[in-house]
Amino acid sequence: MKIDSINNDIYISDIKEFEPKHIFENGQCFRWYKDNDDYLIIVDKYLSKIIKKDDTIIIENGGTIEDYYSFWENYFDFKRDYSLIRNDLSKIDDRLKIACEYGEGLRILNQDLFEMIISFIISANNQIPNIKKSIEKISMIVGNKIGEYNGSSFYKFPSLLELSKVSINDLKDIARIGYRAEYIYDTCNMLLNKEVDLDNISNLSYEQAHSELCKLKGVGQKVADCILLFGNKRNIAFPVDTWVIKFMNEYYLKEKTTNIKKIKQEGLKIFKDNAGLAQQYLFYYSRENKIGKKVK
DNA sequence: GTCCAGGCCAGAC
DNA sequence: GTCTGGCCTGGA
Repeated sequence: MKIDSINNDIYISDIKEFEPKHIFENGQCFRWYKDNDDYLIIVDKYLSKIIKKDDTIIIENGGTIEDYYSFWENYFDFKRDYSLIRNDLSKIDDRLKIACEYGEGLRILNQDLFEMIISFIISANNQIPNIKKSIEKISMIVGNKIGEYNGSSFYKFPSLLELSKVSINDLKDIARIGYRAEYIYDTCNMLLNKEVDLDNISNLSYEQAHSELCKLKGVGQKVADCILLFGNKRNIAFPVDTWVIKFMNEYYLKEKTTNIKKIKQEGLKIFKDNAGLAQQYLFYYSRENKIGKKVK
């Protein structure tokens, strides 16, 4: 890999294991817009376009080399060797091998913990297009504009302090998140009061961190695991959603069950230290190919 | 009009 | 601790 920056655009050449579609359309990230084959993303202080040309990735408006090392390297998880992990996972069984081949170029983004908490509270019992719209609206209500693209304005995701000032009614009427508005309002208050201390989450064990997050309103097992996997570098977080229930029952469980805890235990047993990534490959493969039957 | 989607909560047992 | 019903909303 070679890093350059020209006119505020970052060029990463000789790159492997980077496929924008697999990265942004696997449900881990909500603030992106597809623009032909490129992805316009809103992250941190950046409004950037991710362009793939052969084995070069261009982060348009991504800043200088310093921005690469202070932000993008961690965000895109560039220090991790995904081909090595795919290779290891492929040895587990053929199903996983196919999923790992299909998902080549998928990466787990290291995103902001608070943004993940709010985003995944909104995600519960919801659909991606709606989730994306709601998150954009919330950012718009708070109003920290970071730039324009094709005549549209884009806004930074709010801080805890900023979001806690937004009323439940605005969350319902403008962001259209229904009953989740109260979860977000309560969660913000709990975080402000340090009933759950976000600054300390990284110091806890996975189990402790998971149970801390579950104290938050609107955060259950699945949401907590998404938060930990995408916002706290926890590779063994194994989010069990309807798709995971489907493929785990179809391929991996001896007895059919919808019990989240049992499915998670089994996932960790099979996939071990890379359970989170295994989940992502299998999830992405199953969903894109509509594989798996409803359980019950 | 009906059903459901990348779950959670509260209440019942 | 485990299970069940109800749930805002938008789209098929």
